[in-house]
Formats: sequence, C-alpha cells, structure tokens
Amino acid sequence: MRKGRAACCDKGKVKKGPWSCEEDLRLISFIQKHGHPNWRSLPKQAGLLRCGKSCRLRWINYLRPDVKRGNFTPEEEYTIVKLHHSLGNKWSKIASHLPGRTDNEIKNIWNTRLKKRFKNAELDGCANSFSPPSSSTSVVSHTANEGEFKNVNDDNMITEKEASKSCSPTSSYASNLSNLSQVEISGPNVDMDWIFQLNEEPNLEYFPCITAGKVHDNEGMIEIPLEGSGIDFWDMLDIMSPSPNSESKLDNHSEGSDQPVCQGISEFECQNWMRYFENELGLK
DNA sequence: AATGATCCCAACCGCCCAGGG
DNA sequence: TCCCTGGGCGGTTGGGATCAT
Repeated sequence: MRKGRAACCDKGKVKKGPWSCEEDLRLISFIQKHGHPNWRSLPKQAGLLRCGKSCRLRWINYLRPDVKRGNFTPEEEYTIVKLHHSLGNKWSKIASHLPGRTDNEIKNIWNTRLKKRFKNAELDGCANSFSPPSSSTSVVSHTANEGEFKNVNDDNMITEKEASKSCSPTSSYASNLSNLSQVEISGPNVDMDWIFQLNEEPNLEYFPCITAGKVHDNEGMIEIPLEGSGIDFWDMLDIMSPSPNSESKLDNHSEGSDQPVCQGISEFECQNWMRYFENELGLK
C-alpha cells in the first residue's frame, strides 16, 4: 500500500472550478449551523459535490466572516515585504500578522506584485539583496508597467493602475500602523525601509492613493441583489454572526474580525433575508 | 474595433506534519 | 514503531479582466 494519505475524495465525483452562489450559501449555512468538525465529511453532509479540501479552502479564503476584503494597503504590503524577508515563503506565518488576510491572498500579492518590484530593482542594480543603499535617502521604486525606476521625490511615482490597487475600502492608516507595531522582525541586518522610504511610518508618497482617499469597490465579490437596500452581502454575514464567541465555534482560525460592523441593518432583516434565500434555493 | 500581451486571483494539486490507534 | 488520517501549507495553473498596440 502506498504510504501517505489516500485521495481526499473521489476525483471523478466532485465538482471543480469556481464556486456558485448556491454552493457558497450551502457551505455558509451548514457551517453556521454545525461548524466544521470534519472537512472530509462536510461536503456530503452539506449536500455539496465538492472535495472537503475545496470546501475548507473556500471557507478560509473567501467565505469566512473575518476575511478582510479589498485591496492591500501600503502598510500591509510593507508588512508583507518585511516579513517575507525574515520568514521566507511562510505565507501562513505572514498571514498571522495580518488580521483578516489569508495566506493565499498574501501569496498572490507577493507573486504578482511585490516580488516583481524587488526583482526589477535587483536587475537594475538598485537593490542589493534587500539591503539599503548606504545613503538611503534616495529611494527607488518600480512601476509595474514600464519597469522603470524613479526617485520617490518624483511625482506620479506609480501608475494609476497600481495606485488604485493599493487602496482598500477598509483602509485605515491608524489601525494599520498599530498592526505594524505588532510585527516582529528578526532577520539579521534587515532594513527594507529604503524601499518604502520608511523611518517609522510607511512612505505614503509611494502610494498616493492613500492620501487621495480613493475608495474602490470590493472586487471579486459575489453580487447578490438586495432590493434597493445597498446592503452588502458580507456585512450581512458579519451581522449574522451571533457573537464573537459563537463565531469562534464556527471557525477555529478566527482571530477576531476587524471589519466594520454594518450599521443600519437589523439582525431581524438579515435573518429574514437569509431564510428567504435558503427557501429560494431549496436549502430548507 | 480587433488582437495579443500581461496582470491578477481563485482554486487545484501534492506533499508534509501532527496526532491517534 | 508503524501506519493511517485530517488538516495545513506552498507551488502552480486556468482563465477572466485589463492594458497596449
């Protein structure tokens, strides 16, 4: 017999690919009622034609109530860069320093954006294995599209595209600074500050969006029509989490949501909406 | 407007680890 | 000590979105 684990599910009988809204709701509904004591058996019990691992991934990376949605803030990116330098590709460890962010998300942001910045910086001879130039007052950064470097004192440091993506709808400079203060960097002689021209605070010039106060819609969000209410589905789910204590029953990984609680929607309305939706989908 | 290139991210895959029998 | 299992992690990829020409 092959040593190691058996296949977690029958590959031929499980659905793959993007999750539908109904599947999401089934999963949410089930976990809210029963938690997730056993991921392998969960799909069957919840009536999902999915692999247990897939359910776990979907929940942790997307459906979990305390997942912070939206783009990464400059401070978060800075934290990632620093932690990656000291920890390497330990995405889950890095994620543990960023409440509401998942390892998958951080991995993506690193592979698609941050890594590229440093790679190009090295190619251009501007970075020396992440060590700062002796005179770190002159700072380089990289524009993702053009592959060019500019001094931070230049205007229009980064492209509009990148700037917009650095904005988070939940961005709070103050709160993120407090997050930063909790980060422990233990690498030897690590000083990445020059990348961000950072002494104690991230260089906001590097990310003009944060001063511009531009707010973007959450991307990739499942859109569920809420008649004329403007109610956000995820805020709805937040509200439906009865209490921090009960939430922890649902999700052992919960580290406390820092998402703003949606104001102005009664729990009663939320429950009604959920019941309606479950009935419509035949979940009840 | 059409087409190709690039970016981005959700999801999959396979391996590792810890715990239990 | 060995084997099995579930959970978790990190690497990779498919394909939609966006940008450039």
